[in-house]
Amino acid sequence: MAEIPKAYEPQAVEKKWYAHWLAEGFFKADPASAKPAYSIVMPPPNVTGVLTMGHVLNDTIQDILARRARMLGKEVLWLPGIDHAGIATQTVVERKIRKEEGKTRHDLGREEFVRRIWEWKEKHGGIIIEQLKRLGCSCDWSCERFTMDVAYSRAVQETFVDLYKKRLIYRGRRMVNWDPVALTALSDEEVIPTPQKSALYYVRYELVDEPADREGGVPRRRALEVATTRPETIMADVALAVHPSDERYRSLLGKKVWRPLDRAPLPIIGDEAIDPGFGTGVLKVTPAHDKVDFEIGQRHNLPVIDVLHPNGKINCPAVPELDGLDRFVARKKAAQLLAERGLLAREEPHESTVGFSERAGVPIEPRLSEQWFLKYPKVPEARAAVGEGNKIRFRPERWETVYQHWLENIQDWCISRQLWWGHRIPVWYAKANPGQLHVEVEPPPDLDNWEQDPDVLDTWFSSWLWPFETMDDATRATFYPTNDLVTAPDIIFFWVARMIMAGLEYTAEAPFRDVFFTGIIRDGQGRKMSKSLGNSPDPLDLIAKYGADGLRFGLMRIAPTGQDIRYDEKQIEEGRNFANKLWNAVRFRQMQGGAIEGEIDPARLTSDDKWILLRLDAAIRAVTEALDAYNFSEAAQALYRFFWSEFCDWYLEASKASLGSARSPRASFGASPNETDTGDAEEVDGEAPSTAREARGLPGDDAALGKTNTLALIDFVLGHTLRLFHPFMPFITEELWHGLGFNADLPGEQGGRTIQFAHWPEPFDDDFKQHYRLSPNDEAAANAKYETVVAGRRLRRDSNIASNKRVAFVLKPACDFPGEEVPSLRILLNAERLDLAADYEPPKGTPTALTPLGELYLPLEGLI
RNA sequence: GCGCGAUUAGCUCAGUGGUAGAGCGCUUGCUUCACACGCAAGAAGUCGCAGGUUCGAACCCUGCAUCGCGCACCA
Repeated sequence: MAEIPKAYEPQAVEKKWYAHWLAEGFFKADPASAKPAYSIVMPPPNVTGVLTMGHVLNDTIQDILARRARMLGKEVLWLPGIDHAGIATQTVVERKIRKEEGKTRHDLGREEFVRRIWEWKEKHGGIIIEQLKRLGCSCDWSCERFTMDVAYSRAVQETFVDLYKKRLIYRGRRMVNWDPVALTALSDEEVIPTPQKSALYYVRYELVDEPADREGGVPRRRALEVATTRPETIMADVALAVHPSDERYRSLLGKKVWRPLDRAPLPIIGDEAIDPGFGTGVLKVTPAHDKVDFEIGQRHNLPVIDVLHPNGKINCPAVPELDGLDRFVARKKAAQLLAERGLLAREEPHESTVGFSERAGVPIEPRLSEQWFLKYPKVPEARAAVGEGNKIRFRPERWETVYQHWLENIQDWCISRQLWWGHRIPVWYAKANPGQLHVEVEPPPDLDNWEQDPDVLDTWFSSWLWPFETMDDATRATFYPTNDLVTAPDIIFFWVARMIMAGLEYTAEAPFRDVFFTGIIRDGQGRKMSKSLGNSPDPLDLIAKYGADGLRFGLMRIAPTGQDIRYDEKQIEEGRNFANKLWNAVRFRQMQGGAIEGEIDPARLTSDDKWILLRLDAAIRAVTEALDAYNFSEAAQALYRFFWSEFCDWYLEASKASLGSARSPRASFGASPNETDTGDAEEVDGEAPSTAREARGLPGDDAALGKTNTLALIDFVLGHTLRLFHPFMPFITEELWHGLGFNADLPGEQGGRTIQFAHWPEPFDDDFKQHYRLSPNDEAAANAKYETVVAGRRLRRDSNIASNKRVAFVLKPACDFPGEEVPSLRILLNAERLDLAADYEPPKGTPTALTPLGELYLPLEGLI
């Protein structure tokens, strides 16, 4: 027999099988298949991305769904792909070029820069795809898509043109979220509100035409105090505003004040938007640099003065002290200037929430600019599509509220980005008349007379077409709408909601039926995993250390539905340990030799056999139900418990009795242990079968048949268990499937050239149970035996008898005790001998336990 | 301010009305011929707090507290 390693060594096994699966084309989806279709589209990772624990979680779940669907006889398409990730990618490549060549993208020019990004993409992009293969993902790689593929790009532009013609896309000069580092507009969703400690400056705005008071001989004008966090934008003030019904200021409405720093008279106006309770109840109106102020300005016909450059530096030559300074430097400087001029009444600490750019990590700047906006299509339909009884179900359901709330308050989407990497906006402006637009996918024929819009589209404007634009017509006919979407809840607005709207608009279908939201993986301190914190382990290191199966299974066991996950490497280690347990259980079977035993003889089933069949039935039910409910951790847990605690700890141990592989059994009937000659131990050695045979009261040849039947039972259970585990642990299950010989031609549903398409186990039906004469009583009987064993082990331990000390037990049976139970009982008790004695009189002080099978004694003088 | 989630053993978490569970960790014993990535036995919990409903509450209801998240506002 070939040497089977004692511990599972995943590296070679994983490599071998993944290559084999690819070579065999097992993951390929055939649109022409007669099987029922099942499909998932993978949330495309960023082209710059590397595998994170979040991906491991997401993609393992998708792989479980896909693999189980194959085993359920479905034709499966798991469609992978990559997102071009506009800002992220542009930033990465620009940084690289700056570092290596000291050049900016402007030095290279647009065409050359975009070419460089493509070059980078070919060389370094999509590393994550190879990493997903290491994880075992069963994607149809022949369908891999990139959001910048020619066909996909065309679809994106067609969508733009279509929505423009439907008047849902429009161009407008509006307040947008400006990223002063990436130098582009952002959507509201890309802005992360972050609490910030700052200062509230109380600035004095002196009233115009008011006689000056005299305070200590210094002329001091009457002034309005205004609380602001942004004194650096004072030069852009165009008014002061108070609530119209604020008694304190009503008399001042219509009067004027002097703007500090860049001195100019400003009107005092009344507007409902002002909260009289904040600060002094007076607001400085700065339409160019605040969204609310902009709206007030619109209502009152106020001018707009912009004092910031796009990069966040002050643009105000009239105040040379501030001009050219960065906005945060200018803030302090402005406060200082005001203080010097006696215009800063006071300054107090203040905490407020500031919007930060998701990408650049700096505060965004509200900025007036010309951008393209989308009025979302199919909003009411999208709201109606989600919920119980509707087309789409969210799991956990509570995300529906979040989704509905967002759609209820939805704002138009700013879709233009001032980047070079992305889908170019298919709009041309006539040079002679910039008001004349050509909005088509194809450029205008007389191109020289036109200028294309320099901007590209928001990356999500391409991602929202992902479920259907990734498919060709034949694929779409079979696999669209998709079945499941697995994603993290933090992109519910960015992606999920928008895909639903796009699907309804362009395919008249909801793009998927079930959306499973995973939790977010956090570190031991509950922090989100992130590169900057350095608290995110590299999944590839974990795969190297624990194997892909160990990583997958360990993570699945701790990934409760919809709750965030507290990550601990210990748990991955447990996954590895479990894979090892699986390995060794099979190794044990292989050491018994022989080929797979197909037939189980119902007449020869022991109580242990029946018990494990019933437990297996329960496990199949539990796993199936849990997976149907998208409860992956419960499924993993049920499998873990069945295999380790029931199959290995009890069944395999008990089976050693009939396999004759354990130490020699010795049992006698009705005899007192004192009468038993202990000197004949050597005689029993190597004769286990005959003694076991005797113990069971069976004719001689039956021992061999009994052994065969036990092996058949083990094979049956392993065959089922491997299949149940396969979606979770694809590599080791395939390896063991072949190792045990399940790939040979076997009767019924047992076999299969690969475990990939082996039938998903079904709970046992009544015919099966009748055939094997299984009844709940069998379970009770076995449980009584195991309880007796635990009581006996406790006796040994309470008597301080070491595990390696050989002992003999005496059982005074309570009722008719079936003799054939003795050998397995003895082995489970780790006893040298188990004697049945109805009339046993224990010596005084003999440790005794009352068990379901009778009184169990551990006579101390009987120690061997 | 509005909403959502969490609060159960030292840790991480299961547990939707009927005797408190798992894994890890811990204690003790064991290198027993599948596995020390293992085996066996064990200790360990007023189920956040306060009320209520019920024969009976970790579970249902109300309120509170703490932690986390989202949305809105934030001059």
